[in-house]
Amino acid sequence: MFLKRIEQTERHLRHFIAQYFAVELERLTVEIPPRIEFGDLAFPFPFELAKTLGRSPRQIATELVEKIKTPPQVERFVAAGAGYVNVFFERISFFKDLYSWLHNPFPEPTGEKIIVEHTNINPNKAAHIGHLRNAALGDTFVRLLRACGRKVEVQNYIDNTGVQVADVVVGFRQLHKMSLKQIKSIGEPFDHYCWDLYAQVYQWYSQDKSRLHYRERTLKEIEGAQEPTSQLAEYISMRIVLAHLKTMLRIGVRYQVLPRESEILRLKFWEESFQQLKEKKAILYRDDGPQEGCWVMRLPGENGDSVDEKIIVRSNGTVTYVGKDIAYQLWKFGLLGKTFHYRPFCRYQDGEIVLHEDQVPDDDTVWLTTIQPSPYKDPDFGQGNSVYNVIDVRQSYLQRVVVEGLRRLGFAEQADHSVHFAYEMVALSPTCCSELGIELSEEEQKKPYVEVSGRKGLGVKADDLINKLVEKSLEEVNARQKDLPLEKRKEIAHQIAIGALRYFLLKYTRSSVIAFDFTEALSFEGETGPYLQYSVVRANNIFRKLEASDPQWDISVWEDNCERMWEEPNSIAELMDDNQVWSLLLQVARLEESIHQTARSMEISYLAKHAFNLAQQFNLFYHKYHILSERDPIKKCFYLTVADAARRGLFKTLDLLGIQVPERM
RNA sequence: GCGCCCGUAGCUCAGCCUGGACAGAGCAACGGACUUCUAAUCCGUAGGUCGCAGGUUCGAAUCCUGCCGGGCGCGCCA
Repeated sequence: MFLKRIEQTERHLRHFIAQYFAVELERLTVEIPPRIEFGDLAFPFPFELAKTLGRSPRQIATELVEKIKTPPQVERFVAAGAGYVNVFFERISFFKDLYSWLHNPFPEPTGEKIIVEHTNINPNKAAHIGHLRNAALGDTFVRLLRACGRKVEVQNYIDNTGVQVADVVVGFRQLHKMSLKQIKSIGEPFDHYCWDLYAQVYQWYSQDKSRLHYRERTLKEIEGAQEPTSQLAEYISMRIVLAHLKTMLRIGVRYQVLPRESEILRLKFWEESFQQLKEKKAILYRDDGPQEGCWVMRLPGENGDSVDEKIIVRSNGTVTYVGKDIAYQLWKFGLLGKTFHYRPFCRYQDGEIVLHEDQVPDDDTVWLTTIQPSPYKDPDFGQGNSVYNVIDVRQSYLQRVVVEGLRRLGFAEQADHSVHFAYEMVALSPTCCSELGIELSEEEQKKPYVEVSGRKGLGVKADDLINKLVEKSLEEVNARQKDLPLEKRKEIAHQIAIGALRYFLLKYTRSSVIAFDFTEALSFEGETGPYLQYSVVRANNIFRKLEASDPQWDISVWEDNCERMWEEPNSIAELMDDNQVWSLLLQVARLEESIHQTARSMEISYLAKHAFNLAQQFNLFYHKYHILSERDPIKKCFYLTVADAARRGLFKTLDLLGIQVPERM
């Protein structure tokens, strides 16, 4: 409703400019004036016209404002500043439209399928804060696309045959001398156990490089599906995958399908795409030179002149990671001519994850790729129209190679629809390192932050951070909500913890490195998730207490009054003149634009900022107007409706960010 | 060496894509507001050569060039 108004107004102005000044403008820049008194929209086009018309911007603006007719949605145009044309909307019809817009759900998903791949954690150790950022960004992006009416498929790629898994297998066998049976008896959290083990193995390798032959052999056995190594690797990796899914569910992140490296290998996806790459001459065989015996892809350098040669197949015949990624990307678009079979792996049930037993698969099922058909009908995963890969910015070069591969195969359209959703890493601040008891080398101490390293066991585990947050918020809840039963308080504490975490992970722009700091992540005041949640809780409290404060008033009385209010707009005309109320309503209305802008730019922080601004506006309103003690029924009804609009807008925004609203705070 | 990103208040960051009205938040500091729809809140004070230097423009934090400082990436590792 807001976007439509902007569009209508812009078209109206453009039309007039064309007729009156005889200048055709492609489109007009629209801005938000710095102060509410200046108007609701600002158009700076008179500055542009000044040169063509040879007159001052102010003159142009003044004359236009005098001559132009106001369309129904506009109350008035004014000439402002040094030459802006500003718009004041017709407030009452705006409010009414906004209010009914807020009651409509987002459109049902239709159209072409979008694939979003995120999380992609190596299944050999516990998830850390960097993985949380990936999942939170990916998941929020998915929610956003769905709100825009797009059909989305969420994939979480599992590299279960890589060296990282092999290393943990080596650890269990060579370091801990454990059998599969013994490993199975290890209690939870298993992924945390492997976190330490992985770091130990790495340490163990570095003490004696010859030990690396264990890795080589194990890796080959896993890739070749050789028992018993393969079985051991399968057990370890899938148990860790399940742990990851549990961790991610804690922050409200869900997946639909887990494509695995092992199936890509065994179903010979790479061989298929290798054929295609050779046929289309996308890759070249090197007869001599330093890359003798390799298949390489020639890539134009950034500026066209220098040429990169990326090795796709090594001289020993093995394929690189990028090669396999090209095959996987082809599959996502349905271009491979091959596909997986699937079986139900687990399902989301009552806020938990349970392994799939005999339930009938449904929307809550997470599917796993298999070689053989399962008793269940294969879902039609893949075949997307566009693909978003949520991967940190350090993989930009490799992502570029993958896309270039598609292009060389003649799939220009799909290459254009392959989007790298890049974001910066989460690193550890120096303070954080000392809090974790990590000793830094002299070189590291000089740096502004330290990179997380799974190999060194250097990092903050996702579960540990979540636990800390839950613990802290439970303390806060206990202090405020003594009368609630413990179960309820725990539920609220969990919601607050996740609200704090998700907002913390989403409020930074993608290009900003998060130097992780416990103090900041654990903060519940100021620009944080709990601040947003608290704003909605306050609004909800008004409605919860409505009846108690005045026996003459309850929800239905308000609703009746509300209908009458819309029928007699004059009754609230004066109240609508209040700029404080108006700017709150405008901010609510901007949600539509924020969603668009956020989806277009893939900049989730933009939506986070919107939510914060809205909450701030609401808190201002909350302090200024005491609704329940309001004696005038018209005013009371009006302010209730404003508060209702604000909480609905905020609720929608928080839902998109994956932040729940607790019952009490 | 080449490529990408960053440099804005004591700290953490928005704003830059799409140039425009006195450069904004949060935290920290200081002062104030709880018999009130819960103070996880609100109000106020203080704090800025927007890394530096040029250029383009009526107008530059924003666009262009150069420089300085920091990060990341460029493996027959994944």
